[in-house]
Amino acid sequence: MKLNRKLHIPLYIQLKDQILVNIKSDDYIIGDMIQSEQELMKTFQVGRATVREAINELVKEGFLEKQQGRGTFIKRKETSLGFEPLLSLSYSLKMRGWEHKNQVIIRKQIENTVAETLIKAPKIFYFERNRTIDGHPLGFEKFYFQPDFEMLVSEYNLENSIGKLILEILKLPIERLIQEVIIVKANEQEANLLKLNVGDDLMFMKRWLYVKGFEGAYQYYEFKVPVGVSAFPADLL
Amino acid sequence: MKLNRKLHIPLYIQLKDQILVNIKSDDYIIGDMIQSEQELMKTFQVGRATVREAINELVKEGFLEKQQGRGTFIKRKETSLGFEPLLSLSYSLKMRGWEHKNQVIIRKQIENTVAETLIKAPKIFYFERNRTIDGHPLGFEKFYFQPDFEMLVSEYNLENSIGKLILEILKLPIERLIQEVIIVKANEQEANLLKLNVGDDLMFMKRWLYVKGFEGAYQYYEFKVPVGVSAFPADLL
DNA sequence: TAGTGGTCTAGACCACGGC
DNA sequence: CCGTGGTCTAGACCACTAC
Repeated sequence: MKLNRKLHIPLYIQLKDQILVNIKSDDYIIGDMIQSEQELMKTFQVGRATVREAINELVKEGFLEKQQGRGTFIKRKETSLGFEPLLSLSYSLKMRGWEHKNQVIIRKQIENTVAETLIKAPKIFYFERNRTIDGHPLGFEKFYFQPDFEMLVSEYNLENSIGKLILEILKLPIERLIQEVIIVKANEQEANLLKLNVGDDLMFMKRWLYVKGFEGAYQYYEFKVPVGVSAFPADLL
Repeated sequence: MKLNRKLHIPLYIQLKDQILVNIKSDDYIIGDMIQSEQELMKTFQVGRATVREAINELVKEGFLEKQQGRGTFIKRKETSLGFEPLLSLSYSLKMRGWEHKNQVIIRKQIENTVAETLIKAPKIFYFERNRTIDGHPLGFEKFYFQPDFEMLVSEYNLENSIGKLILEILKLPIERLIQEVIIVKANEQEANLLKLNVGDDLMFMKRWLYVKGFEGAYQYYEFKVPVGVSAFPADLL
């Protein structure tokens, strides 16, 4: 297989398109390993930098996933515009190249006494998470779910992306999503948790998720994050 | 200036952090050009691949912007979590490495007869845009603004990012944002515009933006996009 | 024309994962 | 141990921008 060096299209773009054709063919399924960098170099008669450039583009676009010491794997065959950017902060952060951690601090069934959830069930599955980047507090979240959700996720680590869980693993059929963001002032507890001063601005996000087959909301979500929080505090550099 | 080669921290990460320190110092302001790749190679005694890796990371994270033939420029000194991912589809698409175009098809003042806008003004500034990726229809948008907005943006090309305009250029003080997404079926007109079949699923997003000093909404926004629209249609490959 | 970033090669050694 | 991707070098030529 050869690429056209007379074209003024960069080799790594041509190679990227070739790889894309391959991974979209029926011969491959999601999770399959693609050719190694060495093999691609031989197959297409190009240098390693070219191969890596092509692969990195496809990783950035979500088609491939690299694992050091193992190989490069097909992550998805079609990239679609969906709920990901709306539902997953992890997704948005990852897109910016930021790694972060979520720590679950509370997890339990509670009585449904929180009217704002709009969930129609006597009991609710509830958990709270702290989010950090490089150990610095980013914000904290409260999740309220239909009680059946606890069963669905019994084997899932709730410190991972909940957006990914809902969209990619459970593939819940979302019918409706409502999101509200307002600016509020930090109270004492919030100021402590997020290492701010009382009265500092917080972005307060509320989200209601409606899933097919459920009356009322399926999930209610709250997230508070300082406005303009720096992901790379000067003292880390 | 030298980097520590005994550390097990990659050189390009060390270099990236060094550049970041420089960017954030008071000697530089946003828009300034940083050292060229050649200069960085000399200054830090590293190869070009290392320099480019470091710079690419910072571009991905939004700190720098490269311009072929000119240089590399400071885009921002602090990266913050804000409304960008919520307000700007362009932003999300760019983060995925996708380039796209917005075409304004209607632009005019209209009577405020659309109750859903929640804008309190007798007249409204209105425009519609078609969004495409590689010439393929992605979705279309309707914008309703407080009439004063038309004056503010008289010199701005409305085919560029409206989210960027609101957040970075006008710096409108957002107080509240409400967003609703539902799944609807495409009607005939929508099917034609988006090259779909009547009855296909559409994501229908509505957004209300409240800005300090304005009673009622400042902006109302509608966006319809096919669910699972492929950004890289097979026939392009 | 000079200087910038964009692309590309051929090579090297390292770190990680699985056998 | 071997094969994978991760990092890095020293060079080359091209494409674009500004003067």
